[in-house]
Amino acid sequence: MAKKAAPTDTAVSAVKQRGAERTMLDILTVATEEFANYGLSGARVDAIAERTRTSKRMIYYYFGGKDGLYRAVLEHAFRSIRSHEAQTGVAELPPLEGLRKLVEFTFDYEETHPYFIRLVAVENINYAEHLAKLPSIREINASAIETLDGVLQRGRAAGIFRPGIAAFDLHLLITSFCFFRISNKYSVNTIFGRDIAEAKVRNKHKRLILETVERLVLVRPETAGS
Amino acid sequence: MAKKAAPTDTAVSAVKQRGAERTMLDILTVATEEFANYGLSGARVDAIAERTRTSKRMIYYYFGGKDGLYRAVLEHAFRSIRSHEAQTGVAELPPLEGLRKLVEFTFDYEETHPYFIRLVAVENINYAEHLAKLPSIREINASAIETLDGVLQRGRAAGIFRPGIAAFDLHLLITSFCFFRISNKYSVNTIFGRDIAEAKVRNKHKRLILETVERLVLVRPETAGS
Amino acid sequence: MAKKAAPTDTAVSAVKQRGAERTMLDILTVATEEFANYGLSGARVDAIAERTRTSKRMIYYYFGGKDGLYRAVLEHAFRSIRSHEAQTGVAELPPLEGLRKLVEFTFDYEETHPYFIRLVAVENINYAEHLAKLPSIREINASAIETLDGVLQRGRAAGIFRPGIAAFDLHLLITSFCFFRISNKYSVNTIFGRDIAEAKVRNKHKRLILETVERLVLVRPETAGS
Amino acid sequence: MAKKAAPTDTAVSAVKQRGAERTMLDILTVATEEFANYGLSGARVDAIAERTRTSKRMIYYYFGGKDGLYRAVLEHAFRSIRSHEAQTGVAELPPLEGLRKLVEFTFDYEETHPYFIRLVAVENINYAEHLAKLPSIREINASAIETLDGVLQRGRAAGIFRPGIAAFDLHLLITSFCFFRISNKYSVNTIFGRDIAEAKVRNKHKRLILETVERLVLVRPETAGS
DNA sequence: CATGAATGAGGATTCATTCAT
DNA sequence: AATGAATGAATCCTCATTCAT
Repeated sequence: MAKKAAPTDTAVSAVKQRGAERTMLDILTVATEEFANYGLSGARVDAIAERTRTSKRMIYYYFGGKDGLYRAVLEHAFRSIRSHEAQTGVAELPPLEGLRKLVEFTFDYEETHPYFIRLVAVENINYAEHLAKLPSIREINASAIETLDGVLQRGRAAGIFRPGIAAFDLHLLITSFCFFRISNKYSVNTIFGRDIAEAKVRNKHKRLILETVERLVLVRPETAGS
Repeated sequence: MAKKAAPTDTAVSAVKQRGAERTMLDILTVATEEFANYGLSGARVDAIAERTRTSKRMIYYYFGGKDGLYRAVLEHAFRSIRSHEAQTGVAELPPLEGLRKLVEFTFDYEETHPYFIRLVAVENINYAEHLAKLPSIREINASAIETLDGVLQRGRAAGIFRPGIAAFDLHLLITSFCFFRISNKYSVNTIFGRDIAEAKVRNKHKRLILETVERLVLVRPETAGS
Repeated sequence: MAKKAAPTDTAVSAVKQRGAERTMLDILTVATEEFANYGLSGARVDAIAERTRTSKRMIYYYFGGKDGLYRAVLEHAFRSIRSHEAQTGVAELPPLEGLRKLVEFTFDYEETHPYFIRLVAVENINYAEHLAKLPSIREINASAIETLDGVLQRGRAAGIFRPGIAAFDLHLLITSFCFFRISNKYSVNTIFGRDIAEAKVRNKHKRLILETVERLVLVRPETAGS
Repeated sequence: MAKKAAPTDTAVSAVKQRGAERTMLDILTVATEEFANYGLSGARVDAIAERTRTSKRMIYYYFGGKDGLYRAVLEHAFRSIRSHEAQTGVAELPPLEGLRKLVEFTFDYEETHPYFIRLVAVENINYAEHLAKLPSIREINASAIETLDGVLQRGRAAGIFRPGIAAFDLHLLITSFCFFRISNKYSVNTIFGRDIAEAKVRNKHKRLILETVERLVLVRPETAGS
């Protein structure tokens, strides 16, 4: 019966699904901002709903509640950074260039995605309890260390990188500087009366982290320009 | 200290004042934990009051409200770190030793004062709005950069430190690593399936930041031991 | 059975109707449990729909809404008990045997149909407003009193039953004990620290209600065995 | 200090406490009606608050929430029936008079306290989960069986009551009839087209349960008048 | 006959704060 | 210096029901 209805049905449900996806993405986008701005406890479901083209009810329909929405936001954010990272083509570059590219990507991404920074900071205030409930989170992020590890191995094989520097630790060193510059810019600016956000300072800091990493990793740091 | 407070009334009020100070410190201690644990919006005035030996009303009596209490907590925390920092005697040490001492102090303090870390992270989620309302906050923290700057100047004068490295930027590099290790340990552990808190990892990271700084600052890094 | 339903359209609609009946019964079964478990206000349309092979929309399609479904459940339940009752063959038994059979049927039915008990309890919490809206409800239940009345009349005519005991009142006495044992077992067990549901207790209670009724109804109770 | 303030303080706090008690009792009274009328899930916190001289907030202040209030209502209701029961002076009466008194008390109490009946019915719909969380509930109700047991023992000792009838079972028989008449009056009236609530019916039923109990318990039922 | 998407209205609960003494 | 009682204003969440296809 109604065999010809099949294509129609599929088409229809595809449209609906697309509508649903649009709705979900809409909510997700707004929620990302709200959670980044106010934290988990500080964000207001009402406020999120108001800025959406749908109603508050839909948040519960699609995400089950405030926490569910927050987790979706987190997962989305991490998928996004790793996806961008994967597009840098680091694996195809010569070791030093690859390393520099990776540092620059990290620096630039954190600089241009303050929402991501704030979400991660917020999540750490929450002891990463919600990240821990995302089953796929480790898989999503595995590439970050793997990519850097690949670069380091190739550099060591080429005799230009020093041995004894683990990818994980170097990742931490790079990320901590790039992240902290943004995550703590308000307190740093206030406490020391500076302005980290200035373009001049930003460029200087980018050179600083590049130089720092090179001096740490290269066998002959003098040969490298920054 | 209220020694020899003459008339009874005064004595009484001195006693009262001492009681008041104790009460305030009691509240402050509890509040520090609560704000550090749950953030500004997540902390509950009721919860703070319950863990105190006095009543909720006293929080309003002494601190004017939740925000006032939060600011008192912040100020207290910053006074504390700078006070400890001043006791390291960095200024009296030879440049390299002083630099190493400073790095180690930062690393250790952040490691042993997670509440401080969390308060700063919380405050940055709040755009440091409350820090900005503490008139003395810049004065309190000025010594941090000054001390490091003194060390760097002496090192350069002695010809063992490279020129062109600003105290503020180096402070950022050092602090970012030490701070991030603690502030983001939950997300890092969860995402990468590691445990940053392990003693072995901690020691390795301490050596890493020391080596990183030396390689960046020293004219001849090879000569330095790590 | 729709054997040889001539044109395709009719056959199809027959099939559909059969599907419809199955769907309705499916919904009815699930709904009975939900209303019995949680009451009218406590039952959730979503929960019912989820446990069904169809969607929530069908509940509205077939039963008009939550209340309509609830009424259908009620009617179904009452039809069922009277239908079983009619199959006891009480009318064909000698008076005392018939009376005992009726008591035992009531005891056993309430024991084995806790859903029925709970539905009736739920409906009384609702002031039986929904039962009142079922036009056929009196007709469905008329047989209950009639059957007992027939037994009593025959017993009195035979000179073994005492006069002055109305069928309705005796029905109440029997039902109240059998019903209460089940309907109130949770509170009774909790309050007195007993367990009414135990097989031993159940048998004792069955003998108790039988003996109670005989002693009340029989001219010479001593002659009756229990 | 302020020793003379003591009486004042006490007086003041007594007034406050009295005010608090008044508030609590006010809430409790209104809540009893609402829960009895609509059940646990059907009752509305807003509706309760509106009928109170205080605000909804006070319900949470004193009872912690809807469930807490419901439990307080339950406990209050059971304390009340046992307290009334204890005042019947059954223990001082000759066995048969005591037994009759107990039956009459049960019949009358259930008749005049439909709220109690409905609360118990509601609680059984909830599987007595809330009663189970009242630590004192068994102690509160212990007297009910004890009193009846005392009467039965004295009657057997006097040779006028038959042996083999347990207090708990007889309690069940008595209570079930008295309770069911009220708890199920709506469904019974609707289904059979009667009116149980009529005074004439009520009196007849009171005589019925008295006669039933006497015929069950007495060695020589004929000697007893009803 | 069937269904995924959508929703307005309501419902329970929490919070920082103030009042009366 | 201290406090138990009280509260208005949010805030999160749920429910039965309908729409569009």
